[in-house]
Amino acid sequence: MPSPGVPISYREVAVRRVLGQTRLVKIRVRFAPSPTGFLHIGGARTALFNWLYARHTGGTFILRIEDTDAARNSQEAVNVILNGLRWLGLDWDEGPMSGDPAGPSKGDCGPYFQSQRQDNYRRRVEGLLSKGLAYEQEGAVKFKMDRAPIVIPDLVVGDVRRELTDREQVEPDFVIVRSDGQPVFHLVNVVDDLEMGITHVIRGEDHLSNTAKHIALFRALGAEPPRYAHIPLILNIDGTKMSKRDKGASLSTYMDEGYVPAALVNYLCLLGWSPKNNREKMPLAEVVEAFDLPQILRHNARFDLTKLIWLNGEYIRELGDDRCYELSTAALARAGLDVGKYSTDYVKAALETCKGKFKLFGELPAYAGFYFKDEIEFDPEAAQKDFTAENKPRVVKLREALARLEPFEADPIGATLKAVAQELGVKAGVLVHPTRLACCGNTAGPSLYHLLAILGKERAMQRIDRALAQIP
RNA sequence: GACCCUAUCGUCUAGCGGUUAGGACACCGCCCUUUCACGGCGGUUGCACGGGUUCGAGUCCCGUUAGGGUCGCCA
Repeated sequence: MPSPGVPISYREVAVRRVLGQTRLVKIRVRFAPSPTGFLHIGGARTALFNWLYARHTGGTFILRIEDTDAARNSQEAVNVILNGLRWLGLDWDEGPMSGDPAGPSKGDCGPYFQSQRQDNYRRRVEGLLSKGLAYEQEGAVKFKMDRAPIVIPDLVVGDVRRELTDREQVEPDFVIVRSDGQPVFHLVNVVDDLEMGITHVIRGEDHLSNTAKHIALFRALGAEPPRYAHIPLILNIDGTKMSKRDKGASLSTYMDEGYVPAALVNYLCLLGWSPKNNREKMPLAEVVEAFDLPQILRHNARFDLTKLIWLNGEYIRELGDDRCYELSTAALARAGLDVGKYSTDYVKAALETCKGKFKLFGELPAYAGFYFKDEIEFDPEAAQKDFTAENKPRVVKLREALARLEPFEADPIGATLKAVAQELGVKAGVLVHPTRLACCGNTAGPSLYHLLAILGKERAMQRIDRALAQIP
């Protein structure tokens, strides 16, 4: 028994639930992406909801790769999925351990690549054929679909009575094996869910209409369909659907732009689900505890990058020093700033002055880049405003005072600046602005006193002199 | 074209017949302050429309409109 205050694992939380609820069937859910070369943000949320439900119930989260379309499959494409899920922290209990379809996997219901399950599909199709529930036509195999409406009992949407569309009335049966021998999605999806013992199918609402076909297939296979939960889709901020081309549609965008995984996960939790207690930023363990299917919203949600960025800032503020250092230097390196030239102590001290000041690691190069450049550029607009003839003698006076200062540390620097300002009969800001611009190149930045100290007297003087030289 | 889902501030949402319609992001003020950010205080903004049901409707029913999804030898 862990002592109070010591975090317990999700698994423990889940086990406790099960013991408390005496569940007879262990819940099994799956995320079944197709390796297309990128992981859609909506897919990431589907994976998250499945994972949450598994962890909440003490069930099993399965990863299955739907690589039936050999033409656009590759190990790299599978790795995009695996790495994306790992980055999000969504660990799977069963599924592949690498992008290699023939490689090792964990779990007793493998293979977890559809390309490795051809025999299973063939057997099932033969069964349907022999029972007269499917038939051959022009080399393809078609399934005899029910003509009557099918009721889909959905945990999120409620009972949905699905009638045939006009086209389906003309031809209700659909292909389950192509004439080239390849089984199609509806068939493989159902067979795998059946053979892997999936109890709950949690997937995007775009599959709701297709579910009638899946239910019919399950029945034809002599099995009870799983429980369904169709979750609403994620739309662009303008309400249009998110296509592959929309920026922000791919998980890799967030991985590359310096988001904190936990922040994105937190944000995703809040799209289409609500803890209903006005909580926004919440630890994953709390979400796991509260998450359940019936509370999932029924309407689509728009992806609000602004709010994600806010949340990301909240998470950055709480990041440990090491992790912060790691993400910071990675962001600086991406921007082409060579941090390696500087001592670790210097970099750490520099980054310390930026802590809590930005919401995205992508902002860091612009915010703190001046620490890692030999020569900086001055913001032209700010230079116009602050590098004035009137300010020149003031800055000169400050420069002289700072040049004499020893030790060159934040507190005495601040005291010196204030003293000079008082002597000149101006507010501190009058000196701060041009000096900041001279040393950072920007009007915004870390505490001037601290950044001067970190830059060191010599470099600070150089920068001030260079700025002074620009003033007429 | 047919079928299905959906509809509360700009956005994410709370609300499950009686509320001054609450919170968060964003936005606008003020305070704090060496800039920015944070923080604090305050503010603007919403029940798509039309019919019902009811003493009473954001909440229930129907319709309209709008948005999204599906109807493939794609997944």
